[in-house]
Amino acid sequence: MQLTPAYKTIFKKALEKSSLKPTKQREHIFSLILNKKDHPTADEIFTRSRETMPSISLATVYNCLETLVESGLIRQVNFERESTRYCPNLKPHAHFHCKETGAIYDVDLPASLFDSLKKHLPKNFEPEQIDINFNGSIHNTNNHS
Amino acid sequence: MQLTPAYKTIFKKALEKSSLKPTKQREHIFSLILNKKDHPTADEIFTRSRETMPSISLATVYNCLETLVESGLIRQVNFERESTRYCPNLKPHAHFHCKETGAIYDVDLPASLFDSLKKHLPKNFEPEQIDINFNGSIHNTNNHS
DNA sequence: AATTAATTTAGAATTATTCTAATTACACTT
DNA sequence: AAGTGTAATTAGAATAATTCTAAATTAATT
Repeated sequence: MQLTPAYKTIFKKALEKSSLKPTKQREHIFSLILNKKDHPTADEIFTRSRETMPSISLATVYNCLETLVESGLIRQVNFERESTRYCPNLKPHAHFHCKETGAIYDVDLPASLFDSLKKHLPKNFEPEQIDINFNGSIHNTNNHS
Repeated sequence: MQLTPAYKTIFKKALEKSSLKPTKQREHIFSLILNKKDHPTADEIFTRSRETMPSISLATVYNCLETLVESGLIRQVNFERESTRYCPNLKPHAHFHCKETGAIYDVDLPASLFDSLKKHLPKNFEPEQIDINFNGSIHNTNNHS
C-alpha cells in the first residue's frame, strides 16, 4: 500500500490547505481506498488497515476518513441508512445500488447534466454537493451467445 | 387529522394491493404526514401522533411508516446519516438540504430529467428509485427593495 | 361466537458512529 | 539534543436511530 509520488503530492497539498497533518494513518487509509476502488465501509477499511498497520484503532479510521472527506480527497456515499461508504472517484458521477447484492457501481455522468439539475433550483440556493443515487437491480442479460 | 374521502380511497387501495390492513394507526400517520408537508423524522411523527392518539408506540410508528413506504403512499428521504425523513410528495422531485438550518426543500424536476439520467446506465441496470439530493446553503437575497 | 392471521405494543437488543480523557507524535524553539 | 505546545491517535464508554422479540390486541372470516 503505497501512494505514487503524484498522489503523495496531492495528498499533502490537500491536507496542508486545511492545516491538517499528513500522518502515517491518514496516508495509509487514503492509499487503501485508492488502491481498491470498491466502496468500503469504515469497518471494512478498519479491517484492511490492520493487515498492514495492526495498531490502528477504529476511532482513528473514523477520524481519518472525516479529514480525508473534508480535504476533498475522497467522497462519502450513503444509501438509505446503511453504513457510510467511501469513494476515491472525484469525477462527476452517480451511484447505482443493487438491492439484491448490495453492490455499488459508479455511473459516470457528463458535467452538463449536473449543470442542468442546478438550473431547477431557486436562485438563492447554493448547492455544494449533488448526490444522485439509483436503487434497483441488475438484469442478467442471457444473450444466448 | 382526517383524510379526505379521495385520499381515504387511495389509502385503502394502496394497502389492499399488498394485502395490508388499513388500520387506525396507519391512517393516522398517513394523514399526519399529508397534512403538514414538511419532512418529519419518525420521532417527530411519533410525538405528533401522541397528541391525538396517545396510546401509539414508537415501534408502531416505525412499522406504519415502513408499510406506507412499501405501499408507495409516501417516500423516504435520507441525508447523510441523519434520521430518515418522510415525504408525501410523489411527483418527480429532488431534495435540497440546507446545511445551516437542516431544513429540507422539495425541488420539482421535469420527468424528462430523470429519463436522461437513466440513459447513462448500462442496459441491464434497472433502477426502481432515483434519489437526487442537493446539499448546500441558502443565500440571503438582500434586494434592497 | 370461534378461529386465524395480522398488527400493535413495551421494552430489550443492535449497530454505526461519536465522544472522552489519556497517551503519543510531531514541529518549533532554545 | 532537550523542552514546549499543539494536533493526532487510542481504547473504551456513550449515544441514538432503528430493529427485534414475545406477548397482547385487533380485525377479518368462517
